[in-house]
Amino acid sequence: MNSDTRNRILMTAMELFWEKGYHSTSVADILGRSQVHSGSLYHFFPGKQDVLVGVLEFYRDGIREQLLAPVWTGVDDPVERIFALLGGYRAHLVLTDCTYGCPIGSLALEIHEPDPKVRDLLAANFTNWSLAIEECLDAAQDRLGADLDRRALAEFVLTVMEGAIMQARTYRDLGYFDRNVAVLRSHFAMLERNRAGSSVRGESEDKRTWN
Amino acid sequence: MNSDTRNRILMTAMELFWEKGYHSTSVADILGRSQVHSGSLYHFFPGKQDVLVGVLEFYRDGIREQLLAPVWTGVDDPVERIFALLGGYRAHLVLTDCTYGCPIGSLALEIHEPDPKVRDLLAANFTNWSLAIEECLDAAQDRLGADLDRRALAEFVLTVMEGAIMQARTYRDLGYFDRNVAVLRSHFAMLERNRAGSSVRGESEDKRTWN
DNA sequence: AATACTTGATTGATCGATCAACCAAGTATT
DNA sequence: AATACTTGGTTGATCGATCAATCAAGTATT
Repeated sequence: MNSDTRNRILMTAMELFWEKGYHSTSVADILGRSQVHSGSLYHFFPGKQDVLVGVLEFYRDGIREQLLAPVWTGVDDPVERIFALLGGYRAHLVLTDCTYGCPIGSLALEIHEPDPKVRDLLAANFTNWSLAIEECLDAAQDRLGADLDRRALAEFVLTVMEGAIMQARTYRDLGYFDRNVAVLRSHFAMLERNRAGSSVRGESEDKRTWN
Repeated sequence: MNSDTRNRILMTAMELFWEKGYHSTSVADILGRSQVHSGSLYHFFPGKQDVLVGVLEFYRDGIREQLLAPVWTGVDDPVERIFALLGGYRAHLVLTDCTYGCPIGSLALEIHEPDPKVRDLLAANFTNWSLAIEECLDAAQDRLGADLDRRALAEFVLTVMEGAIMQARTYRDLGYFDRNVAVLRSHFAMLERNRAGSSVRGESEDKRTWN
């Protein structure tokens, strides 16, 4: 099992999907940049979509080591870890002149009729990401309040990350990212200040607003 | 100038871009569904991308009447208007079995090398949307605090909308939308409670009934 | 008659995918 | 130890479909 070729395909596809998106990346693009021949690619992958599956699996399996570990070394405070992660995305934006896009978020919005396997992998990437945030929130339970809906807030942090990048990228202006993060900061500050009753409890009391 | 054909092209393209995305929609798709012939389309539009420009201009010019007016009739409270708008998106998710995606957000993440004109229109759509939110925040200035960064919070609301839809759509689960909105609710609740110049501690308020 | 619009066949490029042939390193058989 | 056969991978020409776009000839409108 020569996985060198397979890996080269995967890494190249990862690059290209991030640069140009899934649909705008042709199989020929992948072949050209990875110096792999058509038949070899189809030897390892049944089709283009299975390359995407491989890429998404790679992202999913690398969240801890590739994404979190680099930005969390030296950061012990659980809340600061959350904002250190957001800082990591900010660094990507800086390095790419606000061209960076979250690869998962971009794919999630680009793929309109996702194969179940693809959709599950997108969801799994989101889940692992926000679970990592939730662990931080658990560790900061005493400061944020024990009755806080930590799952909801973890998903909210993911939302802010995705939305902040989306806007910064669209406007090509880091200010949009920073302002979004600043509001999230203020949210945490308020949580810490009056932690006794400001949490998100059940949704039942809010539901009447929607209908 | 027969703009019936032009409009039919525009409306059809709008539908298809929303359903399948920009790249996955072929010119032939637009021609087929709109019952327009190839030459007619290229008579009104230099190319496919210019159809996209037309669609984005249509969205931009219709935000007030098409998007806001329907969900704001009967809602006077400025803060409730914000959540009524989010409720409108929730309704779309319900109607589409959590398949709905914000057309602007999806395009913003799908188009990786945007023509300046396209990018400007995406940005203009975001700007008009968050400006409408900002007006609500201005109107609620007394309740939220005068020193609030209302622009930042308006962009934050946009972020939450986009992120909440992204997650609900990826998971095909409305709960992700609701939890995100609930956290935003709690943010507003905390803002109202801790607003500058008010004696929060003196008030004998029931913490659980802020809405 | 001039302009505006429609018709639909047609272009060349590019798309994802297939295929037979080839090859080197095992493994089994004699 | 020599031979036959399998496995896992590579090569690159080639397929039909589809892509966005073109264009000459037509009809309708003014």
